[in-house]
Amino acid sequence: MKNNLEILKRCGVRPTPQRIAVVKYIFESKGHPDADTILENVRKTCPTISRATVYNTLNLLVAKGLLQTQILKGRTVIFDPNTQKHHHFVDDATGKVFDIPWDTLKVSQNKTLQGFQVRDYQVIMRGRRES
Amino acid sequence: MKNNLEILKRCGVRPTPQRIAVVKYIFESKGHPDADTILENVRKTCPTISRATVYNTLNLLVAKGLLQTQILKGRTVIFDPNTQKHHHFVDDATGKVFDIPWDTLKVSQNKTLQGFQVRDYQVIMRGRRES
DNA sequence: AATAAATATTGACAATGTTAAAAATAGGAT
DNA sequence: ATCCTATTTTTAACATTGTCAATATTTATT
Repeated sequence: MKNNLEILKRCGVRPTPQRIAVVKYIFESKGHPDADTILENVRKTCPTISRATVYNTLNLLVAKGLLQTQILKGRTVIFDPNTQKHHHFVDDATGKVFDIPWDTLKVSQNKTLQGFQVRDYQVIMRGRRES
Repeated sequence: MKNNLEILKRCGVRPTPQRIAVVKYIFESKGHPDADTILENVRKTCPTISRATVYNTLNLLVAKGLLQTQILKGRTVIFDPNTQKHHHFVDDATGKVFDIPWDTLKVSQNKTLQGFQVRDYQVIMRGRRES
């Protein structure tokens, strides 16, 4: 496990206790938490942290490229510490999000997409998670 | 252009003026409007319609399978009158959403997806719309 | 017309996120 | 160490998007 403090320093963000706590939770939970889940959990170790600070920190981390955002369940933003290319699977029953490795799927073009310059893409799958 | 009134009758929904106005806007605009855009535009011909009625109608149409919802730009739900399988392209600059015909792309599996029973999937592309 | 059922409206509420202003904190110069 | 400044955090208000319950209205049935 890499030092969370280092992560912040390396991208030129002052490593305040609040920020360290947020980073620690996100990078150690390895899930796809939304802002409220992050707030709740970070408050266990840093009880005074405010809603606004959590949002500020998350948006900062996104701007620095340490997190990606996704909207996959309902209308709430989730924060994804996996910044490598990957696809997603959303469980119908629970809404839980799973990362699908990039090389699991291959997307090929049958017909040319005239007039569209694709910068990025992903496959979003939905269904039942078994077992 | 199919009769909007018929659309409602055929799926057993009483065709009130409000519902007709909503259906008319969505199926004739052929875009991917969000609820507020729909509300604004429907009010041009049906000025008394309320926010709640628009939402009620939209949710009803979704339940009847006449519309699909997508969340592709920001956190707002858009309503898509195209209920056939298709992919989406989102323009980075404008946020405008384009339908991509299903057979334009082919998604194949390199590795088996153990433990995931896929009910549905789509490719979401982002980039620049040219010309 | 009288009644019952379905629908529309209003206004309050909830969830998620942003913002501005004040308070707290840290870093640097002296 | 102390003061000054810039950054960060907090608080509280606000914005957006959507839902809900109560009331009013319209429609259908008799």
